[in-house]
Amino acid sequence: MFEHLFSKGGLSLDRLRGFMQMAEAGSIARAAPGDTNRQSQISRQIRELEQFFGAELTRRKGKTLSLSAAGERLALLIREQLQDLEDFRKEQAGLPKSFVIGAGASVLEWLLVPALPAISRHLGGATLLTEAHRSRSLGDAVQDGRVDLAIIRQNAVPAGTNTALVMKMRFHLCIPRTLLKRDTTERDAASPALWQMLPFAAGRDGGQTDTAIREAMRSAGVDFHPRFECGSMLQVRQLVGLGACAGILPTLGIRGLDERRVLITPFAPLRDFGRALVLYWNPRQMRRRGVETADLKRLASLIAAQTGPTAA
Amino acid sequence: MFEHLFSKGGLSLDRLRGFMQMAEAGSIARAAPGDTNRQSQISRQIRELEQFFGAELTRRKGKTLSLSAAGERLALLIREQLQDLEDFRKEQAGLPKSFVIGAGASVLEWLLVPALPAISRHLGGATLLTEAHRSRSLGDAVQDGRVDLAIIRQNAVPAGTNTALVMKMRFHLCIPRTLLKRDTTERDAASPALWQMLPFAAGRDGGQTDTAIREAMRSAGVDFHPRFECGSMLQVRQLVGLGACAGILPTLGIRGLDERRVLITPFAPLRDFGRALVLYWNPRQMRRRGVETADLKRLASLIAAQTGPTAA
DNA sequence: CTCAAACATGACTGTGGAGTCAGTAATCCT
DNA sequence: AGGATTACTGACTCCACAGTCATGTTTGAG
Repeated sequence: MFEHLFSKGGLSLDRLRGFMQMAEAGSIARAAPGDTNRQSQISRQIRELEQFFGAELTRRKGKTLSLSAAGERLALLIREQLQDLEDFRKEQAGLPKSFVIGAGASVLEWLLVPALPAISRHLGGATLLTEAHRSRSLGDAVQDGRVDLAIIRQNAVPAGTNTALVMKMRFHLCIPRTLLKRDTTERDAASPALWQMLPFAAGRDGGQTDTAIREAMRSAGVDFHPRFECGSMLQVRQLVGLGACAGILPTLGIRGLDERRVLITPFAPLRDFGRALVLYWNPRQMRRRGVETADLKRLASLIAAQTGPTAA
Repeated sequence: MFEHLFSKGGLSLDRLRGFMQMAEAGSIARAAPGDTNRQSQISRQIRELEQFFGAELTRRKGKTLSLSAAGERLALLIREQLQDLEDFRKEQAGLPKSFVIGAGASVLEWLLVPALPAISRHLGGATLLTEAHRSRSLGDAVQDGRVDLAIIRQNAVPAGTNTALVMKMRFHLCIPRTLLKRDTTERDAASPALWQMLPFAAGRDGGQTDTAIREAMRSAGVDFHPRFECGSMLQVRQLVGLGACAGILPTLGIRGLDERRVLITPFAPLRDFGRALVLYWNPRQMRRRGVETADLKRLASLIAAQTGPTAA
């Protein structure tokens, strides 16, 4: 059995790994930045694999390589196989498995990080690696197993059974009271005219949330020029907390803000933008790695539960 | 990622294969009969893997080796991985996948072989390898993926969703009319006293069916001494067909017998021994190899359908 | 057109590990 | 006790392949 895999040379774990690294990095150069030796080696390993299988695994697409359909399948396969071997190794060495958990930057910091200890406990003391990604690429990463779990907007993943609701998110207008007249009410704060006058902090990451906020402001008739344009919502939250400016924050981001010092009201223009965050996973992957669907459902509610007690 | 698998030596496809071969053969010597070089090599490869993983994969059990729990898991893993690589290779080479189909010797010849062309067509032109096994070991072989599909007595496999009924089997007493008086009726033929007088052919394989027949004869008060003791039911069937002697044949075995020349009646003592044959598969394995449950259900009815037209 | 980036290729070296052989140790059978 | 079977070990040889370096080819950007 399997004589054909061994009768002729050209197949080896090293080569498979080389190909996988290229597949994940998207190009040879990015698979081994700054190491031209390794690059030339990977180039050769890919060629040897292609000879072995008698099939094109890559295609030149412009200056870099891209994977053929067969290449995609093989890369997926290799990742699974190495993953399984690594899990076996860790188990035998008495080490915990490790899982890669991804989320957007702010969800990562506000929701995921506080929940990490509980998650690890729930996964049998697993080692956890966090990764910040955009929703789109996060979905892909879960699809092909580069990321094990993701907390992601529900509408960014295909509908299916491999998700579990974590929480619903809405957006809130947060204005430090020092920026307002003494007796401003919530009703007053809902006025675009007021918003026009206030110094704002906003994100500058070009993400879907950021874009939506700017769009909402424009459609509310506000010529929106934030005083601070921050790389992440975390910094926005910080500036609001300092009383330096107003900001639009998601539900997660308002925890820990002192309601006596900051006026917090629902941000009407984005009322319908409020979205569900779900835990998203790859069913094949999870089954292979010994995590049941029930575990994941429980994990989701466990993460949701973490939103309560933990300080921001 | 996966640095630990490559940073230290000791892991290679060759070694994994060596270990797997030993695992499947049950001992090093049987993994490479007559090739002491290969034997010594496998012995070393196993040791190197054990060093790599820092764990016992085997235990000496008497004169031979047996697998530890970890070893069992690893062997399973390796088989899956090599299988996947082999499937990928074949796909790329434009070759059909190959499936291993097992059954008892007589089921194999009478039911499976005639159905092979249809099975292959239904599996997308797959190459098929047949293997004759005892029920017990057949179940194990399916469990750990050495055999892809099996046709096997229902009561020999754990109840579950991974089976599909093929047919019910009963036993028939078959007596060439040349051995009977002119006007013998079916009722007459049901008499143990008659059986005692007839020359019989029976199996000698010690299988469950063979044993049951002999037991049934004894409990019917017949001192059963078959004139011919054959290695397989196929030979029994042949002798009956020649008119040389009587025999007890399963439903499958009476096809093609000429009712004008052979008296065929249900064999009463084994009325309750009649058993269902099911198609049995390993769900993980089939899913991985791209065969859906629905395909398998259809395959089962397709095999059942084959019992009709084909000549024995 | 030039330059740099990304990949490919040819020509080497060194080494890990497959392959071979001979001998030893443990266990079973009779 | 003696022989047969099975596994382990040491001491090699030889080669495939990882690793290195220099150079060639294609492609996109300025």
